[in-house]
Amino acid sequence: MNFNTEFVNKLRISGLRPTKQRIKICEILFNREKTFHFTINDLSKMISEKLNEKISLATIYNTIHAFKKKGYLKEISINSDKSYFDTNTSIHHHFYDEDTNQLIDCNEDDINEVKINNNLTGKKINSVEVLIKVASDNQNQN
Amino acid sequence: MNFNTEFVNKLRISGLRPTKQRIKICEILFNREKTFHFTINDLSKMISEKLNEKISLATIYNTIHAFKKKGYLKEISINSDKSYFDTNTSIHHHFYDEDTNQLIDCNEDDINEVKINNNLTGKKINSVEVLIKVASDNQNQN
DNA sequence: ATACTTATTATAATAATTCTAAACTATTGA
DNA sequence: TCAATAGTTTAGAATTATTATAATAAGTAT
Ligand SMILES: [Mn+2]
Ligand SMILES: [Mn+2]
Ligand SMILES: [Zn+2]
Ligand SMILES: [Zn+2]
Repeated sequence: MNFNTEFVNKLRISGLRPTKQRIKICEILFNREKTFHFTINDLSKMISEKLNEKISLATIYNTIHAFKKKGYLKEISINSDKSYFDTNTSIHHHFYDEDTNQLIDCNEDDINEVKINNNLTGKKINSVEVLIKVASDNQNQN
Repeated sequence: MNFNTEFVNKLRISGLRPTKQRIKICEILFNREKTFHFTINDLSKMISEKLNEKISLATIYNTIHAFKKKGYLKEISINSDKSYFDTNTSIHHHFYDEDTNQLIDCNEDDINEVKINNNLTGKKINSVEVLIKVASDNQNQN
């Protein structure tokens, strides 16, 4: 058998049925060395490039949200256009290049530890995320 | 005359024609003591409550984006659902209450200064924003 | 196998946002 | 003064992003 059994097992363990749609999406997202960022549209294109039979957009949304709920993906909101998803699920911060619309992980030591001195009472902190928006030096504010 | 002349002047100075739609939106957004956060939908509701004649949603978008471009508003992306706008245009960080979907400004001393040690070469930092997601203590992860 | 239950898919519907043609406003030059 | 014209703004129409739900498929029990 091929290495798909790995994904089949992971899906089963997570309580998700290992459908062919989900296995295909696993292969595209997780069968690689480095983590990466993508939009639903990016993923949709990757799927149609690598696959003859199509997966519906709604199924892609369903699958990505299921994976997010299980903790295999993080969602990152940068602007109102669309959501970015991240296969790096560790707590980390981001640079966002406003020229190229590229999202780039911060390294461990690119940024000081962010300390919250005073929290809202009765509330628990779920995440602390820093977003650094950058652009090329020549100013083009129109 | 009424205090509308203040907004008329500000609009003129900004190179924006003081239309009745824009003046109305100015009154709702800026004629108050404290800054606040709102969505386009929130604003749309406020307008239809306070006004007999309606302003088209597209015009609300146009106006808000024009004000943002002029620096009178900031846009904040929290989730993929919708954009939040902020009449507090200073650099500041946010708490986001995931139970109530409320966005709350951090105080000056709620959070340590965020220092960027290492930036992308050839790029200028436009903003550094921290988002702290909070929720009630009793865990309800479904 | 077959019936039954529950999860999943994907079409259809909705919500958020943007496009663009028509309406309006300001400027120019007789 | 007041067309003609150029530029701006509005808002209905179109598009894009996302979600709801009816149909389908997968798992479970008999
Ligand atoms: Mn925007
Ligand atoms: Mn979402
Ligand atoms: Zn990342
Ligand atoms: Zn704020």
